[in-house]
Amino acid sequence: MAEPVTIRLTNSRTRKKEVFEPLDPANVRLYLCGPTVYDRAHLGNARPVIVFDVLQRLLRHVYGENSVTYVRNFTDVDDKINAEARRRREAGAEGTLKELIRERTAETIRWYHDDMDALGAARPDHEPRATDYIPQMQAMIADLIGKGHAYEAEGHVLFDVRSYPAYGQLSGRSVDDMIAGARVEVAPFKRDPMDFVLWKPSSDEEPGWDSPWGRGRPGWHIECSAMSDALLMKDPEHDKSFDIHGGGIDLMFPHHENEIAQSCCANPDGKFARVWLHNEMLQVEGKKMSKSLGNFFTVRDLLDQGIPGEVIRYVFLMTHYRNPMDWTAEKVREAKHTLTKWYRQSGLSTSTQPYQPVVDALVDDLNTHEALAQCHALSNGGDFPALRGSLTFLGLMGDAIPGWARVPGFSDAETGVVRDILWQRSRARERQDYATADRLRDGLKKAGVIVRDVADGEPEFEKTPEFDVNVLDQVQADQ
RNA sequence: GGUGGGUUGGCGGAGAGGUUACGCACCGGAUUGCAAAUCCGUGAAGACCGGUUCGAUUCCGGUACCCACCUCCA
Repeated sequence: MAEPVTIRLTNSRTRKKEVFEPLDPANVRLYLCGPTVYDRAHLGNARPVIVFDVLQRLLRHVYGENSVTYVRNFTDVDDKINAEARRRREAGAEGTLKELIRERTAETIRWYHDDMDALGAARPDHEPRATDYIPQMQAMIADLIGKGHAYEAEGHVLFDVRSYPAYGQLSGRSVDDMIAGARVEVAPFKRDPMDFVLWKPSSDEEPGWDSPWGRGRPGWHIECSAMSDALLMKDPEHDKSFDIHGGGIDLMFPHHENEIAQSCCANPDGKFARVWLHNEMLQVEGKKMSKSLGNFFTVRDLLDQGIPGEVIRYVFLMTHYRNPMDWTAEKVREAKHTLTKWYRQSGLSTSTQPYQPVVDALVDDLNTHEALAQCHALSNGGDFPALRGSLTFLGLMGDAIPGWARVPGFSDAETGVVRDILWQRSRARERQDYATADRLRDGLKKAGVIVRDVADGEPEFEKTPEFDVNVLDQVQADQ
């Protein structure tokens, strides 16, 4: 039996780094709040996905491949989705609002999968959709009403925050402080300004389900309580608790606070999530990413610009998840440079065994930066099998070196032109006509082709982002 | 107003109360007809003010500045 590994995680609930002890080492259970599916995932959405992907890889490494249950939901009923569908209908899209919603959510889920796959994030074990768990949500709401934690008012069902004394504990706020600082208008039917919606009425054209409180739809928070209950807390032995719940730190309040209130009131004997993991936010060139600043972009935008998913992932891993992360062009350049080097070195091995210090780094509150530093050490030390195994472990490498790092992306015709120019250059060098040789080399450089002479054999060459086939043709024509 | 995070060398970014982080860039050298790549090496830090200590960038307190959240938000 191997030495038991001690994983430490910073638990937002206690604000301390704690030794992680699973409720059941044979089934470690994770829940990550997933996306509301109304549009492409922006770059910030990728952060918790990558953090949890690293976490689940680590847990599977420590507890066994099949000893982890990872759940990440899709929120497919939400006012933003309705608004997006209305916008499309007004723009001339065919179909009813409900049809447009169904199309949009299905399309967005496909995009989300494509984009997160590209970042090397493994699919969770379960990806429940909110609309598949309406009966469970209704049952939980009815239960909360029955226990005196929720009340009905004007077609809505509201959670009564005053009925749950621990409300605000996760985010370190008191109900009174929050009311004092509140800036929003409060619906008149709320008993307390902080009470939040569990169920709300739907118009005829909006998605809605029949319920004891009239036709309506769930509030945002109840889905996570209902789905984590259904998928992670079936086992009565473990007192209605599971191991780790996570998301962006902006979800801590109100979303996670409300989930705790709902779940702990519905299951007073359980602890709901024992460990809460929150990632800090993303910035772009030192500023918040926002549409108004013009620095807003999606994962797909970056992939379309030719930034490989592995490079994006590497940039995320450079920063510890609990620190604000700055996305910069400089980091992209550095990540690409480093990964290209590592991939070339890794090609010499097929190992899948990670270097123990890399594992040790992750064990300490997912210190991904330290893990990368250890990879640098392997690279510099020439331990390529351990490097390859570690890159695989970190999700930076699959079965093969990514195409972008391996093969220059030239078409056959372009390759022919480059080879022709290189042949002319080598002829010039043979006759010691270095002026011509240098002119050809500079011409290739100007066209965006980097040439590397090798000790024996054909020179290697690769494309840069500045590649211009017209300039290349000109260089050839000038001969 | 409330809550949380940050501030380290040119840039990015860690750990550790006393010993080189690391990467990128730069500089010097080797190698190369040139270029690229590679290798060797040097230098450079800890926002500010106090406190604890033999000794703090690392612990404690305060100040300043930046960011986020408190309203849908990863």
